[in-house]
Amino acid sequence: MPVHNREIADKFDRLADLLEIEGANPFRVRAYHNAARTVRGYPRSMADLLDDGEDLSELPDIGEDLAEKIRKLVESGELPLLDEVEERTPSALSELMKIEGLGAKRVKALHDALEIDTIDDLKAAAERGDIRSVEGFGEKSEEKIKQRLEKYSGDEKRTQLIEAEEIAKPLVEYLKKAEGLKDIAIAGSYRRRKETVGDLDILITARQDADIMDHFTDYDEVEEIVSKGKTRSTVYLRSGMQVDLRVVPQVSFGAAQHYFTGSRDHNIAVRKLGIKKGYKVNEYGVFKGDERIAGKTEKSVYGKMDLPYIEPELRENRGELEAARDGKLPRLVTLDDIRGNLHTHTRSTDGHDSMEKMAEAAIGRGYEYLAITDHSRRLTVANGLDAKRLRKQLQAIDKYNDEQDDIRLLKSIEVDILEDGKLDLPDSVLKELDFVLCAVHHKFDLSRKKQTERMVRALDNRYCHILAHPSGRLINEREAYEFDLEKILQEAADRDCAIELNAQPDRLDLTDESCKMAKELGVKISIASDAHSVTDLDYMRFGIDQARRGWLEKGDVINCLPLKKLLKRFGR
DNA sequence: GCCGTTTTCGGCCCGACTGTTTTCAGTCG
Repeated sequence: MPVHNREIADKFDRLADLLEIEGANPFRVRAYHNAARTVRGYPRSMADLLDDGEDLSELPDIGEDLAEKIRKLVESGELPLLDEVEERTPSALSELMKIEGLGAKRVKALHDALEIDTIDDLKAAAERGDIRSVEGFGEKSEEKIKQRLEKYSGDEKRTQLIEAEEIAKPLVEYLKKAEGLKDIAIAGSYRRRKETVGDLDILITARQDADIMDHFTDYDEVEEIVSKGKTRSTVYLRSGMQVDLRVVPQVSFGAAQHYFTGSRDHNIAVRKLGIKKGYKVNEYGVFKGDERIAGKTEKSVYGKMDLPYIEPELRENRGELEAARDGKLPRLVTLDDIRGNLHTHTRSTDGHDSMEKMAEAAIGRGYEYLAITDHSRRLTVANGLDAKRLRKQLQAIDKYNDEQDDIRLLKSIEVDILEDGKLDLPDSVLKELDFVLCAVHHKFDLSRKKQTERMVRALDNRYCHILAHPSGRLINEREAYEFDLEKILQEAADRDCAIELNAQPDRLDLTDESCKMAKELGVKISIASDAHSVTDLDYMRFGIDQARRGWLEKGDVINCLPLKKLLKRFGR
């Protein structure tokens, strides 16, 4: 069983926490956290990189020492330094640091004074009222800790973007009613359109005398006020979402937008650029000495760095600053570029609406074409189609196409990839279709090698035009199955088979980084809603968000092609 | 522990809020 990047990252994070509790050099602590971030977010596994003979010390924030530690972790699963530290300092102390308000210093104080090592120890001490007696703590701290422990579950999940929207929109509408408000914007990962959102960052400019903060904390969804100041307040909503509100002067709005949109890594990189030019960059602007030389707009901030405006979706420090400097920023795909949808279901299998209803809805969205891709027979739970029922559907599609000119329905199927890599319907049936969408829906637990071979075999079928939701992951619910994504992308590129970016908000499969990898390998992408109802067609916009985060341009996306060119691509 | 179109040593992003203090450390983003 290969060691996952996540496991390596978790170990580094835990080591960093324990070292911090021990009072180690804070920069050394940060180095381990930084390395953890690099490893956790890296699109390829460390094990793969080592297999390919890559030099891990080339990765950002990984030097000679950590490259060696990773190598050892991959080979033996061991991190001797962590074992050594855990001999001295109880491992569970790092978990205590997850309780809001408890950092390394205070965790150490509790450990030293009350021998608190675990969450349960902390609970008991809080119940007994012992915590207030520890130096640096008081009644309020003890009360806060009690409250936090009640909510603490151990695995804090990030909120899917679509759910975050449902929380953010009414809140913003409410805030807009505040007396004296001028500008309002949501920043953070929400604005970067990341697939999940940790908390909401809302930015406001207002008249000096406005009581924005009171208005904010009066919102009836507010469950708890964490902090409340003149320029910054933090609350928890009943949904569990944390919201940070910041009020900045209008001359700083752009700088603040930039600062609070992040990402953290992007900001640090921009600030370093600023330092090189002799500037200081913070949320109030770009400063030369005491003089503010930019900051009213984000464009002005980038301008002082001699850079063009960079779209929020790109701000992850994944090469966007270098691309901007070299004039090579991508012209990101937009919702308006989309000409049709290549993955939808109807009532014939597990969809909720009829083919005609789906077609009408697609016309309403201005699409030129819509593919009907119901499931194949293997997927019995979805009442998958056999050859006979599929042919009946094909006749209905032909009839529909004959009777109107508003849209072209494409004949297709989401055919199951069987365990041995064969497709669930014979070629003699598949050849009657405009194109074929292939997908894995069962046997997720094959070995990495077998799963990869299975998928390559599917790609070998001359009728496999698009590989749907390639990883099978469900956000917060199911990990991707084990397979070699890079190999699949490479094989797809060789066969000119497209890969789907499934736009369902809980799939978003490919990930942003995988999109970027696909693009670099020359694979074309189909952004598809996988709609099971008329309203699901609107998931397309989440696919666009993800595609933009993956640097995709119109030319990378096959459903930006007009119908004729698309059909030519499919050999029709 | 990482990193370098000024550096292989000496830096490492920086400001707001809270609680427990008597002027600030700790925490967070």
